[in-house]
Amino acid sequence: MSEGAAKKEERRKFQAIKGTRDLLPPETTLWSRVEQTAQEVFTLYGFGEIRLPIFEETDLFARSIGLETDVVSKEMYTFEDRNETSVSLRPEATAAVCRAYIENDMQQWPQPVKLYTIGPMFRRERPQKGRYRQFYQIDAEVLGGSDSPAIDAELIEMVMTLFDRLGLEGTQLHINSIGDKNCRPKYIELLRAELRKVKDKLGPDSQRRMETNPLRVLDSKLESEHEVIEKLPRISQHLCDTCRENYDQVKRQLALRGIAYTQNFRLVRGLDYYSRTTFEITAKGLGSQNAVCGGGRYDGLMELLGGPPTRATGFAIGQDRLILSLQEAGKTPAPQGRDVYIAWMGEKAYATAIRAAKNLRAAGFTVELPPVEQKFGKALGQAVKLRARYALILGDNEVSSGEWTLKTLATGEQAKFAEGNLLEYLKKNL
RNA sequence: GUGGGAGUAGCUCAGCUGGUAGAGCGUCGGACUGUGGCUCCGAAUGUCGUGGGUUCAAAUCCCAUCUCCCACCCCA
Repeated sequence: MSEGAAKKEERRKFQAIKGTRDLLPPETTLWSRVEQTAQEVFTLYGFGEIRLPIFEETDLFARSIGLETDVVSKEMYTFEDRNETSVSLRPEATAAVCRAYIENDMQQWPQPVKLYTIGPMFRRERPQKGRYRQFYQIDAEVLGGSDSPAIDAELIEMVMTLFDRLGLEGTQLHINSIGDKNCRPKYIELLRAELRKVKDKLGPDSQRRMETNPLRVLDSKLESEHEVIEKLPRISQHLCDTCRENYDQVKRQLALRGIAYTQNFRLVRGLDYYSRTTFEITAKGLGSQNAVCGGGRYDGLMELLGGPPTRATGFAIGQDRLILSLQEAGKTPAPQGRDVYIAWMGEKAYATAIRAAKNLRAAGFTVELPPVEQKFGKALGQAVKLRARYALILGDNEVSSGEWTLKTLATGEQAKFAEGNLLEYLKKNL
């Protein structure tokens, strides 16, 4: 390397990996608010938090999500650990939740076990609006117990309640049933057969999917294919009796809860483990990736992972998209202000200022204490820039008289307080 | 993985058909060492995304490459 090149290398600016980003204040206060609200709402429904590893054995994901899916075949961050086992950054949470259920013998707990988890997931896709390589999901799962449609419906009620509390606008619930291992394979063959008949009317993507994953053809975004797709047989006409009964019950349960939904025969989940009820919630302001929540039932998964036969259903909220939608609707929080800015002058006053800051903070007020002495005018200017409500003025006059000056920045009014009375006043007025 | 658009100061951008950089906002300092959002003055920050080519001369033209944005695929 030449000297010039070395110098350049040295000065190289690091930047976040493609598809990852820094979340900064004040945006992060919105993230916290979303997470806190989720915790509150989920707690009301009896869910407990589970914290999971961010990476797992690759095989766990391969088996649960499906070897042939895009997620597993080309989107995982997979690497070899030093002991030569293949591990992967989690592309979703459900598989790990199931692993934890089995590993911790949760079938011994009162059933069903209701868990939620919040955290980053990783998929190596091309980033676009509402899609990142490190993205965040709020995930909830109901494991064990019965496969009562009431459970699916209550789960949906819970997520709708959360969105409602957050003020998410333009939400739309789409539901579908994709059958189970009895009726779905038969339907897929029927669908494939019908697709072959209209093959020449389909684009290259759909022609490929026709063989690999015929259900996905239904979800095609091409206008030109919609007419053909409308005429294809729908799975709702081909569900087995138990699945149809189940689906009807889910709809009835939603109606009982006053939850509006639209049936969407195009809604087919991409992950192998889903069966019967699937749902998706879309929201405003999201560009082409407009699903803010997706979920469904996956009764067979636990057994597939070596656990006892266990009913299960769950959903994942795309937190990035949820927040994007809130921001598009103008729900961006204001930058954090301060209750009190302490404008102090002189060494003697500084000791008093430190004491004042400590006591004010102990009482729960946000306080800015400038670390170095500033000209008085500048201090007040800083107070305004930091959006402080009050300036506490501490100079020689205040220290010698024991009467502190409190200035209300918005009005310019000032008043004197003895040290003890100041807290009283602020408690009443903040 | 495929396609389209864009990269000039911290931010938003100007820079005509080549003559090696500017504005506004913001930041910091001063006017103004006990009274703030105004005003005025001043300063700092750019290898014009990066590398190469054409040219006496490139932010400007050509090629490559990287990054970001949007869309496809797929998914939250």
